[in-house]
Amino acid sequence: MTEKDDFDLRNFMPFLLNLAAEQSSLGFQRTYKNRYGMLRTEWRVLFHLGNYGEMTAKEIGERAVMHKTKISRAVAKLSQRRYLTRTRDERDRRSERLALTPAGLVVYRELRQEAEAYEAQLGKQFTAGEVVLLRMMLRRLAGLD
Amino acid sequence: MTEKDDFDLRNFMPFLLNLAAEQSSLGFQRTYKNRYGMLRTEWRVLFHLGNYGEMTAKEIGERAVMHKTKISRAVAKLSQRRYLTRTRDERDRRSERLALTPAGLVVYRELRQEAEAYEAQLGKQFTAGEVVLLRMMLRRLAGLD
DNA sequence: GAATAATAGTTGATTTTGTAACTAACAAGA
DNA sequence: TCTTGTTAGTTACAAAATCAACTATTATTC
Repeated sequence: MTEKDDFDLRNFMPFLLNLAAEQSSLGFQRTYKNRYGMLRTEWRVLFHLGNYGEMTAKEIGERAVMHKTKISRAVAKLSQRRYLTRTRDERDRRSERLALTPAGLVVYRELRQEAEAYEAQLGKQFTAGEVVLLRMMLRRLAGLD
Repeated sequence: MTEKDDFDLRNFMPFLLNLAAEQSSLGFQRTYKNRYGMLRTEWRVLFHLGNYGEMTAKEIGERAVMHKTKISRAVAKLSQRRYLTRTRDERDRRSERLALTPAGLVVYRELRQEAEAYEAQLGKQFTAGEVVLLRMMLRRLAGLD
């Protein structure tokens, strides 16, 4: 140790959070990446449309806390793969209503099932109360509530 | 809702973790990025050397859970800025022992102080017991213990 | 002690992200 | 209506992360 030390990097919250986030993403990533060649941004978009129904890119951005350029590119890819359709909103022709195709819906259902299983598996390491508390703290740290 | 739904993306652990990690990194990033023009990879390397003393790139990689190419580039930058020195290890000439220069140490101390303050600020949102539990859970999720 | 494998670290090519500038459409006020 | 401002989304360029191939050195095995 160079310094007398009560401070350990491995307890530094941003570091720990990043590491935990990375690790926990890794397991699930195998599913959408290896199985469907998708990026994280893409499955998030897919997921939003599957989970909450038709919406615009902007709405997705707000809900998923993603920058609009990420969304724009993810939408382009998903549309290319015929997982979603884009239809100009006639009431505001700047924006488009995005909706999953039947093919997109199939993939969504599959991924969602995987996600639920993965979530359950992660949760098994802790008590139900701990998980609730963890979620609450993460939501606060994420600035969600 | 397209599906009947007990599952909400905003409660999905990998999503929440990523968001919380991003947000919590952002605040601290201002310090090392704006003040010293450093990248996250760079400050992590600097931090390890300041916190745990002289070591090799490989050891940093293991402790910080960072890929060797990231470290290689971070070390190059830090060395360029004269924040650290590299001396070939004569017992194994493949590796180098990395150590902070006095200038590097100054920056480390400054950043470390900022880090502690930032950590304290984050912690204020929760009780001491909650923070302890959160750390424990994150360490587990990160695969650290 | 060659030959082969493994390791520390670097480099280059590719992919992905981030930033800023842009287009097209709408909104509001004079 | 004309100007000015705002918003949805895209695109181009720069920064960064990822992946694979490479050099130099050490370890292993026959």
